[in-house]
Amino acid sequence: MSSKGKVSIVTIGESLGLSFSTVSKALNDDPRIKKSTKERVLAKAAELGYTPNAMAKNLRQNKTNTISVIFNDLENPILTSIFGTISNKMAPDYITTISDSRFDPELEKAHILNALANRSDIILIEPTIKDDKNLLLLKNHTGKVIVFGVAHDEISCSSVIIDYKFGGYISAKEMLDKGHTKCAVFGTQLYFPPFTEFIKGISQAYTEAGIDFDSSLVYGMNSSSEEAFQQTCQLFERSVNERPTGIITFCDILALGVFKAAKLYNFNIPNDISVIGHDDYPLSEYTKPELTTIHLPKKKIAKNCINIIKNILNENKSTIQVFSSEPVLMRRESISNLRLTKVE
Amino acid sequence: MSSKGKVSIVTIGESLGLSFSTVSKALNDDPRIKKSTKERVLAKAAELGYTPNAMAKNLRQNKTNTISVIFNDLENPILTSIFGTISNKMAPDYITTISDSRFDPELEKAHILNALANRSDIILIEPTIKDDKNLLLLKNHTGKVIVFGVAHDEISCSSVIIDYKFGGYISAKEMLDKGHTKCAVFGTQLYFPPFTEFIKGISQAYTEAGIDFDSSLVYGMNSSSEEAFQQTCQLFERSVNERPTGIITFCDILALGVFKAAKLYNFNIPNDISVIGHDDYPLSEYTKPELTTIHLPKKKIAKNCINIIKNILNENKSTIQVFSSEPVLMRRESISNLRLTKVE
DNA sequence: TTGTAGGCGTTATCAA
DNA sequence: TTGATAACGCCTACAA
Repeated sequence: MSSKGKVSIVTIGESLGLSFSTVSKALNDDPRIKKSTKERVLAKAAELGYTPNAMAKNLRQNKTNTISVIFNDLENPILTSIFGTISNKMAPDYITTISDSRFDPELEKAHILNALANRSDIILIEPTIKDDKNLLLLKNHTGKVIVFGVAHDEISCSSVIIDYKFGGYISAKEMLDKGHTKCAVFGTQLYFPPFTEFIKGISQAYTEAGIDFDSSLVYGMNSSSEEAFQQTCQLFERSVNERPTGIITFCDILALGVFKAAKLYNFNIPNDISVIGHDDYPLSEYTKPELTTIHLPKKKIAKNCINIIKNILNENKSTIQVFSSEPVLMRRESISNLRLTKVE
Repeated sequence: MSSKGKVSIVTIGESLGLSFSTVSKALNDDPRIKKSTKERVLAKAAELGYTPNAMAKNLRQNKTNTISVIFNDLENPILTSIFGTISNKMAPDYITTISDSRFDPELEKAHILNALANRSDIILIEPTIKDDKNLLLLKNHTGKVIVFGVAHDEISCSSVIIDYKFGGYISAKEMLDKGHTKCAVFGTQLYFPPFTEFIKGISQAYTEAGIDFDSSLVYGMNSSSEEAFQQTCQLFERSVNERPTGIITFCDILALGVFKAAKLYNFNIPNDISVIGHDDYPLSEYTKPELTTIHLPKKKIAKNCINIIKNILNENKSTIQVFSSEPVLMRRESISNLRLTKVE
């Protein structure tokens, strides 16, 4: 039944007494091939379980109709929503393929080399690190590269920027406005460019408020709630005076770690400890207390990506295009106002 | 600077006065090539920005070191966690590539054909529909296919099964035990096999309880909270007697839609309406009220997948392997007990 | 309407 | 230690 050896257009041709070139044309619905032949070929192909070999085809045609997305946190539903939208809008003409670098430059390198080696038409990448090494790999392919997240001077290509610095700024400003001058910051690995930008925004808010920002309270971790939980517990062990009153996180999942710790220590959020998230996960609006967080305009971001992708593919513009969007503060319940008399 | 025309081993050879065959060996660190030549080649390759062509290489070697994952909901953090784990454990020897079918058989077909055409070593697929058409495409490749989620008789290959029927059973049983005999069910598209299984489990629980299950209360939708929200609102418009007292959902994100509607209508969960989720998103433990839900053992599921993948790749076993795991009920606060006097 | 020849970029075998 | 040649599966002139 199933032909063990691989079946190619040659196989089909042989078993039909046709040349492989006729088979090729028939399979591609070439008008020069007569209908009855086409039908015979199609039938035989189905019978033999023929699957075209994309590698041979693409090698020949120098075109793959493939989009590679390389980013860092497959478990972040905001980002996956964006990339899922792109995948969906580009299908079925283009197949989108997603890879997770997990904030690991080595893994990112493997994914870049893979995308390059497979001659993806578009490489949409959220760089793991602001470092020449990996981005340099893309140097000769800037026309098909889209940098996602943060602008990178190391390489000049189209980008879809999210203003993480502004996000950090409004996070810190909200805390400061409510009287939280001593805040801890939980984020991803410190070298992750979006987080670096975020910190810059926080610093700026502190500077504007005329308050020193204590950078020893910045903690880089992997983006799981577990580490945030551990770190929060350590902070909770401190004496009241040593303890920050607010925690600024760079992802709602990190804020969740704070929730966990608060539960364990029987601390009330926001009265005993205030917290702000980032990303605005769908569920964050319904936590107890409702999580104040920074919302990412995912629809707009996805649209920006799709615009650039289409322009590149249509070769309309060889010019570099940069789109930027601003996050917005979702003021909810997880930050107390120290400037008011505390109300029970 | 950047060589416009594509650079290949031939290009490198020409600019170095070497044959491309020598270049190839040098690039692959063949012991027969002398060190100084290797260095010259490597330097030139770097200078020219050479990127190996995976299509040519794979075409020749008939090996791609590639794993394709095809599933339906990129925004589900439980599933992406599982596939991210697999990707991570297989890297860097194997590159894992993820595609989202979005419960759309046509899109799924495109992804299957792509994985096949690219000769992925492993195709891990969560079928969108219990239908011959797409699965038949994989018929001649069962050795490299792993079915994820639900057993499919249409094709005989290794599988990683999640006992969704059991999940449906314990969901409904929990509702029934608490006196909720009239329950609505929110799920994905009705044809989605995991949801079909889930419903079977619900029916079984009702049958065992000697109660008729009203299948007109089963609603298939896309897995966004928006549709669940709309549908819940419609249910809330009914008179108290017509209204279900409980809503069984097939995903926490659908339960979220119920939360939204409850907020709008000022209905209390669980007193006015009870709800149970499915999947156990990280944040679900911290909603208000805490969401009772069905937990998927994601670590174990990922491990099962990795085991099978490694066995296939090592060709240790050509036997079909099937692993199954059971979800577990996380009893929290979103279901009221109608059998007790209601307490405020 | 169908067949032939050449080439896409590699690797592998064999010869030099 | 290096080079020439064939082959992987396919598409595309061009020839028949």
